[in-house]
Amino acid sequence: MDQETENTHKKTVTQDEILQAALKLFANQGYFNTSLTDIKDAVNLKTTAGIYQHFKNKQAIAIALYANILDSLSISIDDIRRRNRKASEQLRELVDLLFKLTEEAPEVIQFLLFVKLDEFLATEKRLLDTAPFIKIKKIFQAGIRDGELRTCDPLLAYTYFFGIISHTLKMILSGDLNKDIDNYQAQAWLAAWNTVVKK
Amino acid sequence: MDQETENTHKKTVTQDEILQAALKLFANQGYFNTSLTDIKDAVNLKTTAGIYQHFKNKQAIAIALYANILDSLSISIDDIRRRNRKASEQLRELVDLLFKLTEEAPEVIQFLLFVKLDEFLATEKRLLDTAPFIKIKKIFQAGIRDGELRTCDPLLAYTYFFGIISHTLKMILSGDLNKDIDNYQAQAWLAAWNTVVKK
DNA sequence: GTCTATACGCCGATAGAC
DNA sequence: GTCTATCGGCGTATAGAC
Repeated sequence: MDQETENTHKKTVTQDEILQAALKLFANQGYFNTSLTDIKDAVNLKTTAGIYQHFKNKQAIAIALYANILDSLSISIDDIRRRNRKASEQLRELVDLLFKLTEEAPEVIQFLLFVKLDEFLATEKRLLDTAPFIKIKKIFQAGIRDGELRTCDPLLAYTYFFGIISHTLKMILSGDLNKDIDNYQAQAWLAAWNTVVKK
Repeated sequence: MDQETENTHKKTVTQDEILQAALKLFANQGYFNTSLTDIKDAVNLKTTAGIYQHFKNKQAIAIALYANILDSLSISIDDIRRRNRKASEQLRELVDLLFKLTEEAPEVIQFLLFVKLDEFLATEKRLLDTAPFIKIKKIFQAGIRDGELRTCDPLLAYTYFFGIISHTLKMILSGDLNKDIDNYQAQAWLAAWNTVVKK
């Protein structure tokens, strides 16, 4: 407690602090409503100049954020696929993960699923072409191949399943659904699963 | 053909021309990526000053656009509810309408469902509290009351049903789904309907 | 109703001292 | 690595002539 007088100043602003602050701001207000001044304030810098020590410009912050979230999600999905064989189990755990993130790190879900990334990350891949989503599509492919899921276009299975899940998450994040989150999770899983399961 | 030399100039720019041009631009590039200069170019004005004849500022354009689209949708839904009794028929026609709009006026669907309106229309109501969506919720309420739909929270029925429909539309608009649109419609309807129907 | 001209603010970004 | 200072530019918006 002596090496750092517990006051308002930071010795050093780290790259990660900037990313975390930017994530919150981008998720809550949008990229274009967030100025570097906002970010600078959030990390207790006096001017925006310090940000440029870590990122070459504003867009680079968003790109790094996007990459980090995708990486982390990709790793989680690898883990899920390693621990589970059946599509039902893998999808179940994926839904668990997404609901857990919605509760514990809503900004991550907001940024990843509901912010219009293409409006400021024109160069980046579309979500469906990123590593984690390619892996998710593979879950559906394998489930259909193995006869666990209905025989249909895997992309349609993905569309229906995640239509329900992501719309539910969106309604939760917006506050439109606000009574019993755990119950929403169980029901949404069931509804989503029923759209793809082979009966 | 003499009263108007068919050239590049307009005698007068109408309010509706501005709205149509703005809709396209907002839907395709986003509100913040669209400057009044872009809009002015799209309607063949020399400067942005002319726009202020019709709208007090940029936000007012978006507000008018939003109101127009909601009005038009609300009227269509009234019509659907008048012509059909059963929830299945009403929802079916609503899905027809949304897919038709996606084909014929993709910018309308893009703007209404997929643009993050709250980022620049902070003052406006949330989508679910607008007239057309209140009416849509009523369809679900009535369907449950009449025993046509599963007994459950009407808002959840809405969430699942429109999760599937809107995600399908989003995948179509993004080009991720691009093979057989009519087939997507039939299948999406079925999948969505099955999430809410009483079996 | 459309134009010229212009004001003004905000924001992203950089140079250079400490 | 953080600061002061500052720049250029773009975008919104207005005043006023035609």
